[in-house]
Amino acid sequence: MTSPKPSPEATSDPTGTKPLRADARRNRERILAAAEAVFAEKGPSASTDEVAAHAGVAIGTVFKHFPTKQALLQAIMKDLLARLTQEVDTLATDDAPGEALFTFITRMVEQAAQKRTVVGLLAETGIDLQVADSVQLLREGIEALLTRSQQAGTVREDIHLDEVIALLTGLCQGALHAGWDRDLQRRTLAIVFEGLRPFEARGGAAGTYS
Amino acid sequence: MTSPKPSPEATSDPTGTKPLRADARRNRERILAAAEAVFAEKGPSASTDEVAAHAGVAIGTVFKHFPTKQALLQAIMKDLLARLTQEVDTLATDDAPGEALFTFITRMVEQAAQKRTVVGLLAETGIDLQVADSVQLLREGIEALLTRSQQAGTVREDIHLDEVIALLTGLCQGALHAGWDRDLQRRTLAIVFEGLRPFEARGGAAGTYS
Amino acid sequence: MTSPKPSPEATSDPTGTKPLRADARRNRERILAAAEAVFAEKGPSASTDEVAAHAGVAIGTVFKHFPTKQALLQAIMKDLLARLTQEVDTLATDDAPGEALFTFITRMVEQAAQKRTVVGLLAETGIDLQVADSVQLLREGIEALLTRSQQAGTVREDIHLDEVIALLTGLCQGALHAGWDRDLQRRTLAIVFEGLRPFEARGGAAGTYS
Amino acid sequence: MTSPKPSPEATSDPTGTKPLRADARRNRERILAAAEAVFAEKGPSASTDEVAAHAGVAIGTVFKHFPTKQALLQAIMKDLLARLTQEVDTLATDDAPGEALFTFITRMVEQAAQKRTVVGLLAETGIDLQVADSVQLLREGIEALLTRSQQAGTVREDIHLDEVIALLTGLCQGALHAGWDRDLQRRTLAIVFEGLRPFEARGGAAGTYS
DNA sequence: AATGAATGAGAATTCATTCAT
DNA sequence: AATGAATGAATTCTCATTCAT
Repeated sequence: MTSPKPSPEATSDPTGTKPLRADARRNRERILAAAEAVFAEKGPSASTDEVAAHAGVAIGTVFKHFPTKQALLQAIMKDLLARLTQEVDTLATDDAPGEALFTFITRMVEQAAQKRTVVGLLAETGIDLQVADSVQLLREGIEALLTRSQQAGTVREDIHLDEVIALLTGLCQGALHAGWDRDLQRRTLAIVFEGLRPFEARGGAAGTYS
Repeated sequence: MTSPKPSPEATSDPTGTKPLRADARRNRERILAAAEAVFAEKGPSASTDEVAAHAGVAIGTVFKHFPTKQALLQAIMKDLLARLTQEVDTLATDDAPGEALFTFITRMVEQAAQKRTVVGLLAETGIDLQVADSVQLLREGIEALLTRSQQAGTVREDIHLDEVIALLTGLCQGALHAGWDRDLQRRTLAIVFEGLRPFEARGGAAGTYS
Repeated sequence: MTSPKPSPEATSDPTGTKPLRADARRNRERILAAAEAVFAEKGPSASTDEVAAHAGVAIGTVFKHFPTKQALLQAIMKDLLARLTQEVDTLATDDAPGEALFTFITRMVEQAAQKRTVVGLLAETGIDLQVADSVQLLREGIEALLTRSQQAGTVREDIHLDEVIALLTGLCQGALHAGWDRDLQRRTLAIVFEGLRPFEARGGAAGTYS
Repeated sequence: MTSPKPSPEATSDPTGTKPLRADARRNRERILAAAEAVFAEKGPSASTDEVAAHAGVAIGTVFKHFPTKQALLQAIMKDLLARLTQEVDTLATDDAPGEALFTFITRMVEQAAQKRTVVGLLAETGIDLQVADSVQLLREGIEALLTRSQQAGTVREDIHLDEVIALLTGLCQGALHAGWDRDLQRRTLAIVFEGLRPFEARGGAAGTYS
């Protein structure tokens, strides 16, 4: 429904199996939402039973939609990655090209502190197979942000996408597990942003370190 | 104290519970080593059975030495933290005060890429209970490194211990889960180090970014 | 869906948790019956596995219905106490008010010789928690019998409920563990009944001692 | 090997295997005492380890003296039965022949309230095999008390040993598990004693019922 | 004889997954 | 399609018993 373009489904599997019945689709959504909530709170070792209860469906229904727990976890990942990609794309069209990357990183770290999911899943599940293409999309979005920042002169030219993602991942993990408070998070990010800026741009707004 | 092998007991706690019999101590070491290896590979949810098998002892022996799985995990943590603290202290007496902190961070991140343990444990177990003081010791060691770096002028004065540890944690987590290769790791750290340096010291040896 | 039979559920708790599905109810009954049998024979330390096997279900099913072993034991207790209370109430409306108490005691002791359960459970479990009110109901039933016997003049006026229950408990325990035969049981009870009667009623039918 | 007297050891096994070394005998006693204490407090399911700790010896030593846990339990039983027999015999030579049986029963019930052992063991272990002869000795002692009471006219002539023991067992079990207080115990016993007395002796001192 | 470390068969409990209703 | 009961392998932990020191 929400797919803006029918798209000859070769690109990235738009859930692509079959047009589900209305109630089935509704259940699918509820299960996904419940799973995200439950796993966010209790970590990926929470039981599928609990997810079912939280979604208000029977356990069988969960397994009907997601034949294994792995599949459910991956679905959450995809979902999340898609949302992040969307957010990246939105930021890319913003009017502050020099700050978009910094903003994105900041937002992700903020969310990580609340959601075990993204990070926790990456940890447990690895980035195996199925989600690879979703990840790729996100990478491309981030790359666009990086390029624009470099063109705007707020990020050094010699920095590659890989490092940015490495930093992003690490910072999210750290924020997640160590439970950084707002202030610590801000100061930590400021250091990293400082490291990303070229000499002449040091002390820029996003990197203000007090 | 660069002695390579001053005592075979550098590994675990000299918190004198009781002088174990020779064979008991040997088994204790083997179990700890096995546990570290197994948990490093499979994460902390690996079964105690597997640890026992890897150590070549019966399951009962593992539980005799470490009465709960938690206890085993904590023992590994303590062990590891003790080793890190030792390393910090060694670095602190080195002749390159300006680089000691950078060196330490680099080494930790290198190890994290191999050992799921440190980081994985911190994630699952939290820093509860018994390990709290071990953690404190490590913090103090790192603080000393930080102070010396600041006195040597290689780290900005306005940076606090908390940010350094936050960065350290995040970087370790990232290196661990994402499996950074050598080169990526070096470049990522370089960015962070660059962010830590004062203006006038930028482009220093440890932060060389190619 | 209107149940054609009055109610096949006289056995367990009508404390409306939820109307179980037909097969679930059937299994619940089978498990309860199996548990009663197994614990009766081997005492409450018999394994839950054995109960499952005896009931012809998988171990998981037992734990689905009774989430801990304690819960299973308590369910048996409640069940049994309910049955006894019912029996007490029935006897109370009998036409031989003077003998009802004696009859009840005799029956309980007879059953005890077959069922380790009642008594064994009271021993191991204590009368903790949930069963307390079931016990209370039984006490009240027995008190009614006692009062009626006293009014009928077959039990001394100065005897209290506590002693009756103490005797009942002791006799059941004795019958249970020592495996009294029919005759020994009769003679032993006769002595106790004799002790309960007032002077003028000695040698009554129930107390005939040969 | 060096057994000084082969001794026709048929009567009742006076611990009869071999003359133990002095320290060994001492350990044996300590273990027995510890076992009695531990099992009295925690019931017969207490671990052998705990017994060893309480006795201040190593676990191996316990198994050296008592090759199985069963054997240890039986040894306690024998010990206890021997002590009871001794007590019976002492009472039998007392100057109050009419009350000796009542006194003995009263004492046993009192002790039962404190010691899980006697009764608990009888329950778990059954009276299998090994202790049979010890039991027989006690039976004979009690029979003597019964006979003397009957000759003194305080117990009915038509009462047999079996009923007395049945009552004794039941009362002990009851006292043990139900935790009777002093007063309840007295009133309960009074009822039973009343049932044992002949018509003409009712209301005797031991049976005073208030 | 004593020690106490090691053994390994259970025991209770959980949970992903299947399948009859 | 949905339900939810049943399954049974896996996991943590205990404890009687054995055996090298």
